[in-house]
Amino acid sequence: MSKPPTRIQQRNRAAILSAGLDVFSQFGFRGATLDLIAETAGLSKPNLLYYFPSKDSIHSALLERLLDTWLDPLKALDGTGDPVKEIMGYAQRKLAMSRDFPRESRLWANEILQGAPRIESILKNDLKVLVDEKAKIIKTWADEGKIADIDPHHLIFSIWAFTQHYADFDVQVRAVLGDKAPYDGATIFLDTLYAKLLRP
Amino acid sequence: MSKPPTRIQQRNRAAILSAGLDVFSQFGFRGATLDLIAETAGLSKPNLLYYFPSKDSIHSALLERLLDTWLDPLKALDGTGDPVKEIMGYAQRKLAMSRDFPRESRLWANEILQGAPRIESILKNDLKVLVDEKAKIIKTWADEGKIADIDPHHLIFSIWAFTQHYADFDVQVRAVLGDKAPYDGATIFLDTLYAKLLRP
DNA sequence: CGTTGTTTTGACCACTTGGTCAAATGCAAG
DNA sequence: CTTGCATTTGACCAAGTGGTCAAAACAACG
Repeated sequence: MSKPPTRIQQRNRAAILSAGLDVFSQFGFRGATLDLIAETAGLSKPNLLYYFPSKDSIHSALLERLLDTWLDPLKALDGTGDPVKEIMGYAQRKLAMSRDFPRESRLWANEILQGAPRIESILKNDLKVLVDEKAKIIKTWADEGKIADIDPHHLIFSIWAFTQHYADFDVQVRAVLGDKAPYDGATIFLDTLYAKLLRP
Repeated sequence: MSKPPTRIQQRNRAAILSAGLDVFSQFGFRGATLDLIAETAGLSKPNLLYYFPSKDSIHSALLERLLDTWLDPLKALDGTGDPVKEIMGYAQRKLAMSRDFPRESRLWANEILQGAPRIESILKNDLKVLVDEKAKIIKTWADEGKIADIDPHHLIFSIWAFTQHYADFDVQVRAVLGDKAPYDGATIFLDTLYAKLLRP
């Protein structure tokens, strides 16, 4: 039986994961260093390694924790609900996630950009199965004439692409927009875009 | 007067830039190593440093070369042309660039993801000016009722996001699609998406 | 207080990293 | 062939890297 974590353990583990998220999401796995993570977490390097046995283990812990959060919005897409409402709801939920969890979005982006060596199997299994399942639902809606006749996979890609863009390319978006806040305009645009696209 | 480059110089410089593109686009600046670039280019490390004085200089050369290529499609958007045709043409050109130059797209993505420390000024000047200029054209078209009334900046973001997604998230796209080729479906989808969006 | 387990650290290690340099090699023109 | 320049390389270096370890500091509890 493993003992319950002490308050110190909880605090330090959380600090390390948050620091790891900062660093990995900015520099990718290879560009991240334990020294930088330790410094960001406010710990010495050996102390950090007291809580996580290796660089990999921090990264894995982050990816694992991310996975549920990341696939949840799509899982919630309900085949028995109103088609347009369901898809628009999904898109808006994803946009909200970019706004509220930009570091997580960038962690994911870095992983994929670098060829996803650590999550390839998850992509080809869990993710593919989930997407195929939801794509099937969307296809049914299209066949029944409840939404426009569009390719469900590319519809999902377009939602991912547009929503994650605001987190992953944050610097660029803000450089172009200047002072204007990105997410208000993005929300409205997203609504218009998919309302028009989905109308049969 | 600097002498013209010999054939060997041309060949080796090109090999280094191509190798650098491979490595930087996959691992980002910090994750890339001179050893790996040298090996990819088929040169020894000191030999590589004979042609480029530092890691930074390779990276800079790549970014500089990329910039023109990258902004060209948007520059070509013509205010005197047919609004829908111009915008759809731009989107299709960008998609083609993702297909034909995925490494360049990922180099850019990595740079932005990592906070764009090396091109911040370019984003805030060249890019912003160019985007603002084209956004103004699009706004005029919208005001004249030639296209739907949408936010031009977010329209441009959506084009960037969707088209670059296929290069930057290539692994994920292929994992989900399985055997199916991404770009055929993407082209059709892109067409439908913006045809519907732009219709006033 | 002392004892016991947890947490923290300084010193250290082997390996990698960006980069240097003098010497060796290749090669073209006289 | 030889002179002179372009090219290539092996050996090397200081700094940074992921990771170890024994000992010290701390905390909890009787």
